[in-house]
Amino acid sequence: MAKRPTSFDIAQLAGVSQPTVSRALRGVKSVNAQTRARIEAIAHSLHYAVDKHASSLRSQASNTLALLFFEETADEDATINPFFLSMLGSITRASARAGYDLLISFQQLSGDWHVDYQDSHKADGIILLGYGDYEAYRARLDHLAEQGTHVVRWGAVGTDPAGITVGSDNRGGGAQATAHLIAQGRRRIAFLGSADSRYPELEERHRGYGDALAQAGLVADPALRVDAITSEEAGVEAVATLKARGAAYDAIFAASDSIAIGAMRALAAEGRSIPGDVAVVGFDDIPSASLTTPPLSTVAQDTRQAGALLVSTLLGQLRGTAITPPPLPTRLIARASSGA
Amino acid sequence: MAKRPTSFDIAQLAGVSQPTVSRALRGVKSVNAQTRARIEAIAHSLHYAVDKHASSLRSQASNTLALLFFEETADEDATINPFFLSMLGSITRASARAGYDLLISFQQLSGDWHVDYQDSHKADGIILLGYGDYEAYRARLDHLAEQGTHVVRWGAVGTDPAGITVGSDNRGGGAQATAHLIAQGRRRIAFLGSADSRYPELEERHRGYGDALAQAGLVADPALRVDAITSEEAGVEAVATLKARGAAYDAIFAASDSIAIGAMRALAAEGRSIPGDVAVVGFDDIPSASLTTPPLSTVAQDTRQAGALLVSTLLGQLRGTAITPPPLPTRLIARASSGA
DNA sequence: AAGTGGCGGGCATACGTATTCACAGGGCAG
DNA sequence: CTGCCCTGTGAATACGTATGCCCGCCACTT
Repeated sequence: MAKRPTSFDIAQLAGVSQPTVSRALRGVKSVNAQTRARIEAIAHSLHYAVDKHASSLRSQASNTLALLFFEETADEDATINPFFLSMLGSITRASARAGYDLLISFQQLSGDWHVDYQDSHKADGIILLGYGDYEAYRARLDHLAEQGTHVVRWGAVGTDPAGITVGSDNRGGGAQATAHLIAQGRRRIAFLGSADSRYPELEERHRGYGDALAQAGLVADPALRVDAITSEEAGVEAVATLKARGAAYDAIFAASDSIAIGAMRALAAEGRSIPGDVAVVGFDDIPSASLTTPPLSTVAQDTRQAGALLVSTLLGQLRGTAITPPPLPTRLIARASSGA
Repeated sequence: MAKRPTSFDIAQLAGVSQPTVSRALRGVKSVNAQTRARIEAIAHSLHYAVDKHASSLRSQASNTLALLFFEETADEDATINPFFLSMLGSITRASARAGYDLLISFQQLSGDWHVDYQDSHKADGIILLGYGDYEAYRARLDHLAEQGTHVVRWGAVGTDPAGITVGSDNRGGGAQATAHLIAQGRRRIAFLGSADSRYPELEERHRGYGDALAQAGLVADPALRVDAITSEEAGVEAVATLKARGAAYDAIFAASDSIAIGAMRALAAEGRSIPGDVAVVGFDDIPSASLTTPPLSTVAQDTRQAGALLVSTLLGQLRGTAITPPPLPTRLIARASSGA
C-alpha cells in the first residue's frame, strides 16, 4: 500500500502480463480494446503513473526538453532580458502540450553546458535563448551538432551560420520602425544597437533601418549609429555618445526596448522632450514599454508564436523532419514616444 | 565511437570493475585515491556523464525539483504574475547550486498536477508559486502530504494551515507601507487588496495596515477597503468602486504593484494627481514599478533570498530535517508616488 | 481439408547504474 | 603463529519499463 504500484501490479490485477500493460497504456493498437479499457481503469484507480526514469532508460528518450537562458555575466542578480522571459510562457505551454517536460537553467556563455545535457540524457533537445556574442559559443554549437544533439536557437533566421534558428523578421521590423519615424516627418534618425555580425538580430534590425532610409531617399549618417547591446545602461551611454559627438538628431530607433528606455531616461536628463525634440521607437514590446513616460512605441515580436515555433521546430528535428521555419512577422505598435 | 560511453567502458579502460567506477565518480571514500584519479581522468577525456535515468531508476531519487506556477485561468496569454517571475532566477540558481535539475510548468489550480509529479518520480520535491484561492487546492496539498510528497509553497508563513510555507513578513510589510503614508501626513488611507482568508498573504498585509493605523491612533474605515486580487484590472475597478461609494481618501495602499499600477491609471483618468491628491504605495517591487509616472513607492520582497530559502527548505524536507523558516524581512522603497 | 494471414498477447531480455555481499590481503594485537 | 579488523574491490543483482520474437487461435481462402 505504501509503495508505488508498478506495471506488474496492474498486470496481475488485470490478469495479463506486464508487457501488455505497457502496450495498453501507450496505445499500441495490438491490444484488444476491452483489455485496454480494463487496464486503464485499474491503472487509474491505483493512481498509477509510468515511472519516468525506467521508461526513459529503456526507450532511450527522456521526453524532456531543456531551456537554456544565456547570461552575459555570472552576476547573481543579473536580470534576465525581459523579452526572453516573456517567451517562457509560450515555450512552457507548447512543450507541455507536446507531452514533454521542460528543464530550465541559466548558463554562462562560457560554461560547459554543451557537455551536460547531451551526455547525461537529461533532455532530448535543447532550446537556447539569449542575445550574446554569437562567436563565443559557436564552437560549442558546432560540437553539439557533431554529436547529433538537437538544438534550436532564437536568433536571426537565415543569417546564423550553424544550427537551426527560429526568429522574427528583424530586418522587416527594423524597416517598419524606421519607416514609421520617417512618416512622422523625422529625417535625422539615430540607430542605437549594433551592426556587428556577432549580434545577428541587431545587425538585421540595422539593415532594416538602412532599407527604410534608402526607400525614402535618405542616407544613413554614420555619426548617428551608436553601438549598444541590450541593456538600459547601454541606452544611457549611447545618448551620451551622441551628445559627445555633437550629432544632431530628431529621432531614435533603438534595437531593443531596454536600450530605448535607457535612452529616454538620458534624454529626459538632458532636458529634451519626447517626442517633441526626439521621437523614440524600440523593439520587443516588453511589458514595461507601455508604462514609460511617454509610453514607448515599439516593434512587437510575436512571443506566443515564437514559443510554439521553437518547440515544434525542435520536435521536427527529433523526428527527422527538420525544417527551418520562415521568420515571424513583426508588428509596429505606435504609442506616444514616436509622436503618433 | 558513435555511442555514448558507459561506466563499463570506463571500467575497462581503467582496469577496474563497473561498481568501482560508480563509486569513484560519486566520491565514495572506500575507493583508493589513485584509482579514483585514474578513473576521473578517463571519464573526463571521454566526456562521460552519468546517465540520469539509469541513476535515478536505481537510486530511486531523481535529483530534480519541480517548479509549478499557478494560474487563475486557462487563458493562453495570461501573463504570469511578474513578481513570481522575478523569483525564477534565484530559484533556478539555488537549485542548480544544490545539484538539482529544475522542471518547470504552469498549472491550473484545478488540474491534476498533484498526481503527475508524485507518481511518476519526475521530481523529488515540488515548489509551488502563485497567489490563488488557497481553499481551491488545499485538498490536493493534503493529498500530497499524505503521500509523503515534499512540497514548499511561497505564501503566508504561519498562517497556512497545511504544509511548509516560506514567505515574506507580509504583516510587517503592510505596516511599513501604511506607516510611511501616515508619516507623509495622510490620514484617509484606502486598502486595495483582500482581507479574505483565501488569500493569506493579502490578508496579512491588511493586518499590517490595521496595525499601523492603530499605532497612529487612527481607525480603519471599512468604506476604504476594497477587494482586489492581483491584477491591473482589479486596481482600476477598485478605484471605480471607491468613487462609486463616494469615499474620500488621500492615499492608497495596494496589496500588490499590479493593483497599484491599475489604480494609478484609474486615478490619472479621474484627473487626480499623484501624489498630490492621492499618495500610492504598492507591494512587491516588480521591475515596472520604477517606470510608472510617477515612480511607484512599494514594499520590496527579497526575491533573491526567497528563491534560496525555498530551495533550501525543500531540500531540508527531503533530508528529513524539516524546518519552517521565519518570514523574510521586507523593505520599503520610497519613490515619488508617495510624495517622499 | 490443409494452408494462410492477421490479431492478441506472453516470454525473455536489455537499458545503465547503485548497492549488498563476499572476499583477498595486510597490519596488528594476542 | 593465529585470529581479527580494515581497506579496496569484484560478482551478482535490482530498479521498472519497452521491445523483439514467437506462438496459439480463428476466420478465410483454394
